[in-house]
Amino acid sequence: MTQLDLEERPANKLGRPLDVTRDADILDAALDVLAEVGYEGMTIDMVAARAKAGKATLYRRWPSKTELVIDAVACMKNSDIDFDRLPDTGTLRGDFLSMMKPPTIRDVEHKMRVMAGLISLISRNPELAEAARAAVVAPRAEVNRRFLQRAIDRGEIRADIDIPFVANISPSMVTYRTMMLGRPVDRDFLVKILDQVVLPAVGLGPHHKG
Amino acid sequence: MTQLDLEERPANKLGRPLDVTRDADILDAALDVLAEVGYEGMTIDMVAARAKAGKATLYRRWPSKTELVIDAVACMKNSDIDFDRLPDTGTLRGDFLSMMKPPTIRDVEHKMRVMAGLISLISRNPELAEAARAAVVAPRAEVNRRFLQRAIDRGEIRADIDIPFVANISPSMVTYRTMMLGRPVDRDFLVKILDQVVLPAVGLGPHHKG
DNA sequence: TATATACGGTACCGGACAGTTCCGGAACTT
DNA sequence: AAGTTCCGGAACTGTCCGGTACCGTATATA
Repeated sequence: MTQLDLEERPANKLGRPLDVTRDADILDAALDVLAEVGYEGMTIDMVAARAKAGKATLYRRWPSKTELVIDAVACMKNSDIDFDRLPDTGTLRGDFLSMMKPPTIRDVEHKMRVMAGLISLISRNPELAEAARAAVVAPRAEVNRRFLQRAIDRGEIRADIDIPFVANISPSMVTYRTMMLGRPVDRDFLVKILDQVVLPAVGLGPHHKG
Repeated sequence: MTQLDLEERPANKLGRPLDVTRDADILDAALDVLAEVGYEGMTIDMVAARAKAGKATLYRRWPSKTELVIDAVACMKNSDIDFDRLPDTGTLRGDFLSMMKPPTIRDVEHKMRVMAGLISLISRNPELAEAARAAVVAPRAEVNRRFLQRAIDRGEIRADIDIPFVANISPSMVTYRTMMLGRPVDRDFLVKILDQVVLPAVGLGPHHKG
């Protein structure tokens, strides 16, 4: 049950056609509610009201609350990062720093809030867990992996670095700070992770900052 | 509403007294259910059934589901660590390794499962959030802080290390691996965090393993 | 115009569950 | 023995909410 299904819907000639523009409104409303009250606190009526839609309009598109949420989470995947045009500053530190602009940080914070609303489900609904991982976790780790691979290719760091492992350091600390400590993630914190944890882990001490 | 209240309860002379031994059974049952199905999935009937108790027995002790859960979470605080008898191996690495015995790892896994069942509430119920933090997060970070302070005192690592920051590295990565990636935490992973992340972050490279 | 389906909105249904009440029996005080 | 409060268990109540049905209206085809 993805957006593909909406396009695959047979174009019945008769009657008023589905207003495709409502889909995005509903999905956005679902994400908002999800971020505010979590999956269990979210009701279909809340989503419908926020999207100024009728419940029937929602159920005409998604068969259940769960499917709606899976779709909503999946659709926030590519809001921010363009993998084909990642900045290339020439140093690992510069690459990482380029991903710490305010809009990116805001995007991270929003996704973290949605994620917090889903966590209790993740261990109990594998399909939703996968959608959430693909949308929130995977893209950031993927960016980190590419930066690390480039650093290896140019000889900046050792080639035997465990890329997936190191790529998860920063997401781990950001997630923990947000969900467990309930403290905000600002640029200073991200830079601190970079300089005091990630770079030392790949053998670039404080003096290699370049 | 803590266990103190149970002791403070006026010892009415009349009638059958409260069977204090039921409290622990009920709290343990609550933690089990919490770890299995999460807060929203947990019902009072489940807890009562697991503890072989009647619902009335639960409501005679706690005024609501939320209070019961807060108490249950708070009561798992001191299950494992004795802060007055922390091992002292003489090296930072040895100290950390001493906390990676199988029983300790199992304790961590159990607490993580409970925590996962609570996460969606943490941003919405500050009292519960604090109980959860005090029971799950704080003890481990506190151990790490003491080990780091000792390492500073004996001159093993630099004195300007940000102890609270570094103490959160390992909890962060363990939490992330459990909740986001849904993968198990074994000793190898913990050692990897220690050798490839924490020790480099305090200036002890792979060759200082001692 | 006639037909068909979507729209926002509302009313309703049925199940799940927090919390209450009562039962017959047990444990304690006086 | 009488009175009181506990016990496990079960029945009950009130509410919430996912999901369905239907309304009058809007927008499409033929």
